[in-house]
Amino acid sequence: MMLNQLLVADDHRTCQTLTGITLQHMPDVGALGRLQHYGSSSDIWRPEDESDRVFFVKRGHVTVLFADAQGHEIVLRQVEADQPLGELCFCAPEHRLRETFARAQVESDVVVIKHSDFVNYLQSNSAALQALLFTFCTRLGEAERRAEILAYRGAEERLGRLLLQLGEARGHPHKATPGPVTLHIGHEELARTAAMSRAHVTVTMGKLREQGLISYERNRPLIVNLPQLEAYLNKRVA
Amino acid sequence: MMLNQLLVADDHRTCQTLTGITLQHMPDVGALGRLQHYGSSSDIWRPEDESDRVFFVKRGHVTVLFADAQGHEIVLRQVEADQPLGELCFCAPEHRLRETFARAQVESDVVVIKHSDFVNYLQSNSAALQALLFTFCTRLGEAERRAEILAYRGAEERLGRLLLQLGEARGHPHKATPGPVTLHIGHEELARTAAMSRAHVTVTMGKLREQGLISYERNRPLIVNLPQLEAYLNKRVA
DNA sequence: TCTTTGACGTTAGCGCACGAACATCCTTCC
DNA sequence: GGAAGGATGTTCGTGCGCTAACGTCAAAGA
Repeated sequence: MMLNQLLVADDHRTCQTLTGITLQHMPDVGALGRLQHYGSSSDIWRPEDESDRVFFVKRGHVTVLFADAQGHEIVLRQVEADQPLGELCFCAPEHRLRETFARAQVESDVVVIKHSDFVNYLQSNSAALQALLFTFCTRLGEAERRAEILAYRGAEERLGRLLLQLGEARGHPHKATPGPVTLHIGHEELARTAAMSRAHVTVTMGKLREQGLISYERNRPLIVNLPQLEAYLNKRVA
Repeated sequence: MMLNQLLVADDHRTCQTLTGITLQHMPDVGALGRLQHYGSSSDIWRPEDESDRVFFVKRGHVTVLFADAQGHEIVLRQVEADQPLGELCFCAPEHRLRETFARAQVESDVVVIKHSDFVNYLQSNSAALQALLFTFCTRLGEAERRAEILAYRGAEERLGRLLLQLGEARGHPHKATPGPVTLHIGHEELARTAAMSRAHVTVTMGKLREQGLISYERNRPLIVNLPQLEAYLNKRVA
């Protein structure tokens, strides 16, 4: 398939191929890489590991996080099944270290591929190469948006805009009801993602809930009303 | 040139080609894109513009920034001469808006290329394609590090680690003296990059200067002693 | 030389987010 | 059914960073 067919979107038939790289772009396990099992809360890589390999989550859920000097953990990204992981090894595969943690949130199966093997595969598969480029572009956009969110100083702003981003990226829309989406995330993890204390997350979430912008209960999924929340956050300007 | 020759670094002869995409990868202006002049402090794009084109800085210096709801500006990235700009258009070129500002810091000449033209060029130039991939990878790493920095709550930590990143990325090393590097940046811009107030930046910089970790004076370049600063920041853990 | 401009320095008061500690409620496992 | 663990709720004191305002100093232009 030609590159411009994949990347230029004015051809409607190819819209569906405008997607990031997934396990579907890869050959069967065994032909390239090996399958590795990780128990819940086990580390796939640690800060001092070399970034000389790339991963694909076959089953489960992985979190990429950073531990600051005080030991507080900051969630950088969530990686779901079929998604790639550790793609930063393309920057300088020689002697670059990870500097971050990748941790299996639940029991997970992960395909591990050596960087050089992956590069050889990309050489012969231009569709995979373009999909990888798209993945990088998407993740760069998400990372810059994370930076924007963390730049907000107020709790309502920071947490509210984080909920907006999470809702747009990972929220499950309700059937035939545009607006509210469902998220499976607890206050503890929101705190690690927004760089706030868990207690303050609970207080701030309570305020947003009182205003009807979100709804949640103990051990129940979180429902975010995206349009209302966005309008509320933009209204606070005046 | 073959893809694995460029991306695999165990061949020392190709180390120099392990670089991001620059103007040198592109054909002459006129064959692809057009040259546009921007005065100091003029905008190359605004939040409501479509992201349907990619840019290269030919001369000058461009800042990508984000304006929060209160009008405070947050610097996302600095783009120097020869570097690309606006590469996020690869995510969804159709109807995505920029959401950010790109502003010429000084008088700048910028090559403007339509996204579809750029894609066509990449199709016939695999070296440029790989270089673009490398650029994305590098910028993703930088963006995640920006997020880490903004997640720090204390002023000394946030500003100190920002200085470390800036020094490693853009600092000019001193001849035959490893350690100190020179940066050309003022307190005002540091404040916009670290999401702090200018006054607080001045106070915090004063403390770092008293400790001998950095040195600067009015209208003089900033000198950061990278190893000492890093040791200081990591020592504060205990 | 005088003024203007921009960059750095300083202070006071205030609001907010954090840490710590404890309370409440639900779920799961024994 | 009881116990243990996890998740959410609540409060208080403290520290820190923001806003605002003003001061100081050097370079550039008239």
